[in-house]
Amino acid sequence: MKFSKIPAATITRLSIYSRTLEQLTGEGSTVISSEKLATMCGVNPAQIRKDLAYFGEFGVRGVGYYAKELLFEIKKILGLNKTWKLGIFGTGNLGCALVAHENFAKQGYHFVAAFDVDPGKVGHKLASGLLIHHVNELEEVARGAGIEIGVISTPPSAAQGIANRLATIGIRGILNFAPVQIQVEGGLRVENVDFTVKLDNLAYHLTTP
Amino acid sequence: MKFSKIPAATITRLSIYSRTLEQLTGEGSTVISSEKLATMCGVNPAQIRKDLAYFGEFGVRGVGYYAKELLFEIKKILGLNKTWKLGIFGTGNLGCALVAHENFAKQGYHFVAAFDVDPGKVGHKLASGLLIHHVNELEEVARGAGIEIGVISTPPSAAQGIANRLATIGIRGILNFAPVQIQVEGGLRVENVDFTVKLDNLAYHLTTP
DNA sequence: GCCTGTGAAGACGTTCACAGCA
DNA sequence: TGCTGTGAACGTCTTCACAGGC
Repeated sequence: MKFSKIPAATITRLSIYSRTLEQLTGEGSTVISSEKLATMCGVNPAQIRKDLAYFGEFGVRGVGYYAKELLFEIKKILGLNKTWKLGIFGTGNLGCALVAHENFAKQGYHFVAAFDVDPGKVGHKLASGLLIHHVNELEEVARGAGIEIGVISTPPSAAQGIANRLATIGIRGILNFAPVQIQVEGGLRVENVDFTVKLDNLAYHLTTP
Repeated sequence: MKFSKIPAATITRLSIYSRTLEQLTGEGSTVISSEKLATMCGVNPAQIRKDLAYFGEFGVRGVGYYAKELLFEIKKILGLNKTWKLGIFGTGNLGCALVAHENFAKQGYHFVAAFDVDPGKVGHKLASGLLIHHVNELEEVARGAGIEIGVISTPPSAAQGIANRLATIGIRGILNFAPVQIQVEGGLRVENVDFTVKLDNLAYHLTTP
C-alpha cells in the first residue's frame, strides 16, 4: 500500500473496473488478466495494474486476478460495502426517472426523501412510494431521514440555494444534474452530471473531425 | 490560431464557459475579464486564456472579453451554430425524461425519432408527440429522420447492439446513458453519462476523506 | 512461461510570470 | 494602468520496460 496521492481518474476507473468485473463474474469468469480487463474497459493494461497498486497487491504473478476477490476489494475501496442514503431535490421528469432508476438501488444507493417547491406535488407520492416534501422542510426532513448524498435535479437557478442549505446541515456529497457550476467551500464535494457538456463535446468532434 | 493538439478538457471547459456567458449576457454583462469568468467557472484565469488561444484572439488587452461576442465565437467553435438531430433509443423513465428535458432543445438539440423494443410502446407517442418506432426499423427510420447523434438509454445489455447498428449506418456520435463501456472502432465517438460512476466517486471521497 | 508490480521515462495539461498592447 | 496572449516551468498522469515471483 502506497501513501502517494491518488489520481482522481483512478477512482473513476475503479468504478468502471467494478462494473466490468460484475459482468464477468456474472458470466462465470474466475480469473482475469490485466490485459483482458483493460480491453474491456478501454484502457492500458499497465494503467490497471498501477491503479490497483495504489491500494494493495490483489493479483497473482503469472496468473492474473481472481475476479470475485478483486471485485470485492474494489467495492471496499470505493465504499460500496454499505448502503448510501440519497435525497432527491426536484421531482420533475428527470428527478422521477432517477428515483425509479434501477441501477441506483442495485449498487446500494437508496432514495430516502424527495423534495419539490410545487405545492401541487407536495404531499403526493412518487411511483416508488416516496413522499414528496416541500423544500422548506429540507433541514428537518433531511436530518430525520439521514440523507448522506443530495441529488439535485432542480432548474439551474435553484441549485446553488439547495447546495448551500445542504452544506449547512453537514451534507458532504452532491450529485448535481442542473447545468450550473455550483460554488462550494470546505468539505462539500460536488459531482456534476452534465448532459449538455457531453453533447457539446460530440457536436465539436462531429464538426471538427 | 494554433494548430497544436487541443486537450479534451479544453472542449469541456469551453462548454462551461458558454453556459456561464449565456447567464452573464442574460444578466446584462457586456465585458468580462478572464479572472471573473474563471471564478464563476471554478478554474484558473490563465486556463481560460490558454483555452481560447487555441482558437484565436478574442479579447482586448487592458479590457477583457466582450461577453456576447465571446459567446458567439465559442458556440461557433463547438458547432452550436446549427441544429442537431437526435434519436432516442429506449423510452423508459430516463429516455422519456430526456426527450422532455428543456435544456436539450434550448441548445439546439432536437429529438427527431424514438425507438423501443416493447410492442406495447411501439406506435404510441411520447408526451412531446414523438412517435415510438420499433427498434427493428432503426436503420430505415434513422436515415429517414436524418439522425446525427444517437442517445442510448436502453438496459446495459442492449447498448452495444444499438451502437453497432448506428455505426453501420454512418452515425458518428453517441451519448450513452447505459452503464456499460461500449466498444467502438473507427470514426464513432461515444460520450458516457454515468451516474453510478459519479456516485461511486462521491462514495469514495465520503469514505476516505 | 507468464502475468503482476513498479521505478523510470515520457506525454500531457496546468500554472506562472511577464511581454505586448489597448 | 489593466488585462490579454504566450513561452517556459511545473506538476500530474500515463505508458514503457523489466524485475519479481508463481
